[in-house]
Amino acid sequence: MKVTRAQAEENRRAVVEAAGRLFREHGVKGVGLAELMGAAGLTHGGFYKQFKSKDDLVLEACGQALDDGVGKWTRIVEKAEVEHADPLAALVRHYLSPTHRDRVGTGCALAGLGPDVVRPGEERAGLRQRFETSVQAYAGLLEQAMGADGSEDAALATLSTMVGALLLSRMVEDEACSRRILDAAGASLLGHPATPHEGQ
Amino acid sequence: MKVTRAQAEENRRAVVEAAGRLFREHGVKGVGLAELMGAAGLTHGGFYKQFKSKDDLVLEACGQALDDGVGKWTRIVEKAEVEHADPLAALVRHYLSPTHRDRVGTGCALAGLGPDVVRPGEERAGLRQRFETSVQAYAGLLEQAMGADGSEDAALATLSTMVGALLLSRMVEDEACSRRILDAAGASLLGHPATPHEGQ
DNA sequence: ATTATCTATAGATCTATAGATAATGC
DNA sequence: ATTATCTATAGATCTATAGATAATGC
Repeated sequence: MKVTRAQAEENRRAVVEAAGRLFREHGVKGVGLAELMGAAGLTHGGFYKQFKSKDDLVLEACGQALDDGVGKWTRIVEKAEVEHADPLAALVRHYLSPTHRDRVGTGCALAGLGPDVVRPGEERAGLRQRFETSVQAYAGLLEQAMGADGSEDAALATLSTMVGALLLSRMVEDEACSRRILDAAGASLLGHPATPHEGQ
Repeated sequence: MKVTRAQAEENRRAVVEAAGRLFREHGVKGVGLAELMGAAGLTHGGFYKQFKSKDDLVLEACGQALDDGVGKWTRIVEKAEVEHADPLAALVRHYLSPTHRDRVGTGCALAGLGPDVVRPGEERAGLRQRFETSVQAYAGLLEQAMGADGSEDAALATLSTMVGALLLSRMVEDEACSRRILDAAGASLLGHPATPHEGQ
């Protein structure tokens, strides 16, 4: 029943990844350890060889999901800069797309995990600090993407609009209404192009 | 052990109110029926005389909390109009205040319940429809508050910024950072006054 | 007589632990 | 010999139901 050390590491990684996805989809309290381990192809008994507690896994899964998001944004900005396209527009169009809205499990961790995981009053050691670091990283990338128009405050306001629009678009029943929220937020951030692209 | 019909109605109301508060504070899965009934001064056994299921109570508590929020906004706009003040500024200052940020239990239901309660894929009958109605009510009030500058799209974008900023401000550890998010969003919505008030 | 609420409990589920097992890695 | 994973289970908790009780409302 033992497995090579490399395989054990890969198993652990798979659990963290499954947790990041399932926690976003069903909420932390909405997934049990057995389902979590099962999603990584294991049984629940091995859990505590890898993690101190469920909360420990929550912290790790959030960290990974947040880093993935910042990494994605970094690549989008870099690609736009190389192509002499507008990086802000690239970020906003990606973030406010119906695809991103529908893929909660792999989508933005600020929207998909933040509200569920850092509740005022309930202290999960280090979590709020972890989110703060990533909020600043996201805002930093936005500021960079804004170029000459950028400032930390403008970036924080833009990030707020993006996160809020994504969450609201997920709350409503009607697809047209949902789309309208995404488009309205996008238009307000980019000047007005609901169309393909354009320089800033 | 029976109680007057008026008292029974009041008890039911108290349960819905406690649910609205506790669900926002700890998440729907974070509160059990016993705790819920206890917060209304009852024992858990009586629950199913009043509600079909926990999900039934979730729907009712969300509806009540959403209506409370729309009611609050309505009063704020009316008061500002009577006083010839800027209603948009009044809404934004109330919503993006540290007080509102800290009072999750009685604060905006879009931010406090939405992300937890309407998860894509998980269908709780009628809930998403209920949120959609309230999103439109909130946006309608914003549009009205914007006066000549108003449009449905502008209102939806503004609502996105407000909800996103509130949620982000609750995610970070540092008070100064949290305050900065609220202020940056407020400034971007109101022109620039981080100071007392001013016409639009 | 009706019924809102109470106590008690069934049945499911969840986190965490214990001990067995078998393949790795020294 | 070590250890990653497995099966099994303890103990807590949660939703929902059953039956008793006592005050209301006809």
